[in-house]
Amino acid sequence: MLSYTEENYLKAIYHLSGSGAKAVLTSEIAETMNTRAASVTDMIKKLSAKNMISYEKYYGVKITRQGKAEALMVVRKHRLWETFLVQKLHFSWDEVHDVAEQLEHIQSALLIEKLDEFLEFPTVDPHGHPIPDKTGKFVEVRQIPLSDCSGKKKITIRAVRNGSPSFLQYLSKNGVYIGAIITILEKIEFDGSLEIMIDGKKKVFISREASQNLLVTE
Amino acid sequence: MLSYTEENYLKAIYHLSGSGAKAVLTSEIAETMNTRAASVTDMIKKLSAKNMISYEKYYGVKITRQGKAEALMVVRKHRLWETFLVQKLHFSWDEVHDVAEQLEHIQSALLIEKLDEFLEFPTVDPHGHPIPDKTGKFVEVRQIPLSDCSGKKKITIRAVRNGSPSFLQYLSKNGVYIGAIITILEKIEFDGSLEIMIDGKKKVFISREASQNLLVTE
DNA sequence: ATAAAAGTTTAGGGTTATCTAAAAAATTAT
DNA sequence: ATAATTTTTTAGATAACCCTAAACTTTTAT
Ligand SMILES: [Mn+2]
Ligand SMILES: [Mn+2]
Ligand SMILES: [Mn+2]
Ligand SMILES: [Mn+2]
Repeated sequence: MLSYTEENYLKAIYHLSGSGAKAVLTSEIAETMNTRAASVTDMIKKLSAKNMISYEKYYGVKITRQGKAEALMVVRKHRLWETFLVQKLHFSWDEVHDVAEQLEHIQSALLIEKLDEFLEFPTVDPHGHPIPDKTGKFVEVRQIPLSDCSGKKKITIRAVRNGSPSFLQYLSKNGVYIGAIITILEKIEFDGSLEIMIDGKKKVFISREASQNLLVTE
Repeated sequence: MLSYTEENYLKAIYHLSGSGAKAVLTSEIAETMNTRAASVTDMIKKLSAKNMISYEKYYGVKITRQGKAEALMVVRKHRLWETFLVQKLHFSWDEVHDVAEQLEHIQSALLIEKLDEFLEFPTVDPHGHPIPDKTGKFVEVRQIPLSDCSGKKKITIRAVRNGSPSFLQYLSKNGVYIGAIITILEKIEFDGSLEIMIDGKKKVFISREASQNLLVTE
């Protein structure tokens, strides 16, 4: 069984590796975990001893099949709890992350299955991120940044890339939400900002940065 | 702020002291916390330094006003979570304790207030124990063990004293639940067991041990 | 190709929470 | 009242996690 801290490291490695695809460097882990490289090296050895990652000195780590499965369960719990907080307790989407960081470590298989059922088996969390099922599978929809779109097609907002509270609040304030259907009215050459129409009734301006952090499907 | 472990010790001291009334001995704490006396002494010093308890060497500890307030918040969280697990996730009352032991340490004032609201401000948990409100107050109903009752009066089951899963399962199996209205049909002289009528329609035998662990109002 | 810079690991500590064994104090028994 | 017993505290270790500083390896620049 993994400790609270081991779970956090493993989840970070999973995300940094792009769902397990590529190797991750010590410095990248230190950066996201807000710790020193020396601490990361210590933890890498522990996770390696538990076969959660494979480690080659000076060349970073790769997550193992087993490690990926464990990481996916932490991600599942995080996203189910975020969904609970928003849908049942009426948190706003910018308030849930820190609480979910704690709740994701509660150890009880029964709890998470019952929570999943209570929420009626949601497939995405409040930020549009997929929720792995109990076997670790989730639907992958090909999403592109809004900044890569053009033309007058209907576009659906699917997820945020950066989930910082300030970005989420900015989106709420401008009426942008997961599931909204928009069209691009104009792309400003000068700064890359977009004028968009939301649900056919609300015109707003979205900065380039914002459009790069919104994932959509056309 | 208190650590996870400090919260557990403080809650144990609160319960052992009879809600803060009497002093608690090192050995009692060691017993309930499943640790050694030496570890308790260490923790006592920490909690004392944080003004949660007052400590006189060799004479045990007393919980302070501040310590009682902190302990009450942990108790509040524990009982709200147990209520959530039973009422919303359909756990049975014998399954909730260990999960609530973890959930009670989640740090988020917003979470607990929203949870309280979601549950519509319950006053007792699934075991009949009172839930302190956000200021730490709770209703104290004078309850007596069923074993102290006699006669044909209507008696209401209010709480369990011992919340062990096996006892709770025994009660469920025999149709005994919090809120049930019973009458004593017969008290067996020989072993102190009781024959009771539940809700005017079900006759069951309850051992002396069980009757001592059921708290009721007449 | 060599030197400088950047990144990683090792060495040596600090903190929290736990333990065992020994010392000290309080309680109980004679 | 003294001795035996029990309880509590202190002393000294260990494990998990994190740190700084120094050593080592890899990468980049000249
Ligand atoms: Mn999150
Ligand atoms: Mn999320
Ligand atoms: Mn409980
Ligand atoms: Mn309870």
